[in-house]
Amino acid sequence: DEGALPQNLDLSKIAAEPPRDSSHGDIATNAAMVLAKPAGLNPRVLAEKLIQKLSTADDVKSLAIAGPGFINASLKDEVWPRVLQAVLREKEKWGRSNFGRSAKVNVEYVSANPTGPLHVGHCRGAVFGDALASLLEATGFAVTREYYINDAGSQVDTLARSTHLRYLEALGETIGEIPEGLYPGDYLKPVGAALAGEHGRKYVGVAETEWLAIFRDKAIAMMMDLIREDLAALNIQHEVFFSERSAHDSGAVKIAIGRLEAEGHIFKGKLDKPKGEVPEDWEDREQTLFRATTFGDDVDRPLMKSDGSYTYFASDVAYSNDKISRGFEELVYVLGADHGGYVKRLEALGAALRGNAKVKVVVRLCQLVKLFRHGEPVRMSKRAGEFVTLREVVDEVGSDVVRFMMLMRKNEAPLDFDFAKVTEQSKDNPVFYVQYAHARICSVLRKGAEQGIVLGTAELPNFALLTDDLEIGLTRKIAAFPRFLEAAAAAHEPHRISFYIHELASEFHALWNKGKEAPQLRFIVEGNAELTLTRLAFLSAIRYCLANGLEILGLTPAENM
RNA sequence: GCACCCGUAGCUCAGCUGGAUCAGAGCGCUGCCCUCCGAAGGCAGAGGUCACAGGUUCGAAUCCUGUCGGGUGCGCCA
Repeated sequence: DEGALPQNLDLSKIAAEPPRDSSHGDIATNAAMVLAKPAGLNPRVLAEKLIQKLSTADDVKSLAIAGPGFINASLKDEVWPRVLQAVLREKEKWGRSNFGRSAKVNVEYVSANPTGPLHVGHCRGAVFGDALASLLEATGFAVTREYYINDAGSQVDTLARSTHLRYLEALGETIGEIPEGLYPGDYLKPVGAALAGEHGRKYVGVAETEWLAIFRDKAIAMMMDLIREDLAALNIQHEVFFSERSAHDSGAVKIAIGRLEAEGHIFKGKLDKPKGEVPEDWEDREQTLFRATTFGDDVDRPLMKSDGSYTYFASDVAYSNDKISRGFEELVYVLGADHGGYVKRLEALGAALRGNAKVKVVVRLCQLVKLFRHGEPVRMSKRAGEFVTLREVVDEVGSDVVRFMMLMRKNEAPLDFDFAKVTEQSKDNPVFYVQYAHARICSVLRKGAEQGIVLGTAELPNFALLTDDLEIGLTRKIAAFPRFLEAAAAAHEPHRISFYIHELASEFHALWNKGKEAPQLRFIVEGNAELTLTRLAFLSAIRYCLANGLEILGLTPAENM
């Protein structure tokens, strides 16, 4: 209303979206309530004025004021058939958008140490990161899936020494118990055997300096192969593997720290003694620090150890710098909840290194997964090298089940995973529930084909025939899918898709069962080819939506079960 | 001591970034629905002071502060 509103309004609080309760129309806006105060008008009076402006909009059937001042719009009936036609046109692309405008996003996930196979604890971050990456891709971001290999530092030296023992063993030497502090797992036996095959007895009884680097590199390479296989079993593939060691070798660490120094973010100083548990070998000393507190971190972070070598954090500086230099607008880190202390320092690095570039750091923490079998916790002993591997879990229950269970929860919520329950094939198990819906649809489509009713032939579906509440409800739901994906992507919450497809499946099952009592609602209607064709086309639309949701979560839409 | 995450039905959890019959779903419990497209499914009923106390506003499970309770982390490991 000209002149009635002040100029600089905060429009960000105005929303127009489908209301939760469909009896409130198809689109609702709170505009009148938000603007009431700046306009100096009663919300309902303002709503009246707004309605006059909106009444000429396309596709609007009616407008109404409700409650404290909502404006509810009902859309014309022909909108819904058009939505369904659009779904059939876009097929498996339905819901995908250019929301992200091809902004470059880096998603780093898993990044487990290359010292052994992945264990079950890695599942969640792996699945979450992968699904998030797919979700961002589906909504138009240019995504790079990345894995940071911690192949520098003392850990991989330990790996090399452990491998050397297995090498001796492969050559027939007696090695006895694996000493404390080395990796005891059997998975190093093949590495030892491979090295024995390559080098024979060359590295028996010689100084460590002779073989350490060789054994280390071989072990890392083979462990990474193992990890890649584990991930492949879960339908996960990274595009970039970034080596920590390479950042040291190339001088990137030095350069990155130099950048911080040039900006004045490096200084020499002492840190306060930690308040909680103090490390046994604590000594008060001056060291080279990154002034992370400038950027919101709790403490400044050391870059050099007392022996003059770089700390782990120094590698992080180089890695962050590398990512930023590759032009990513957003750096997503998927970490375990035990890395909560990392969030601020990663954000601080992003802020310190981005210069004038637009870089956002997003850290998502995944809570622990507790394993159960028939309600009993599964015990794991790390010391004995006995842990449940990711592979064991995937082999037992399947990739789809693992993935969906991990994605049925918000990432910050703890998760109980019961082997017995997740392999159950009933509605207790959401994976089968959703896949069952998909398979049922496929079944009807097959049935239709047997009767010679195939989509895409000359006759077009007449979606105006779909008038049942459940049919309209499903159509609305399908129509909301693109917007739903965008919201999930913006919030970095792939689990929302799980709930969406679960609800979609639920509404479909309800419609199916309604057809038992009301034969006219069945999908295949005897003696009515037009209606049958339309219903099958409708089922196709539901199927595309389900399949696309499953696809983004990395699950296979089953046609038979 | 400090920082971060969490607290919603008996249990496991959603709640779309502050919206309206919003207090929800599943499990469990009670009662129904297969001569008919897949019952691996559906319908209905019972069940909660959204940890507690303040605050912000037209409006709070949602945002702010504090308290209580649970989890995780806090330099020379990576």
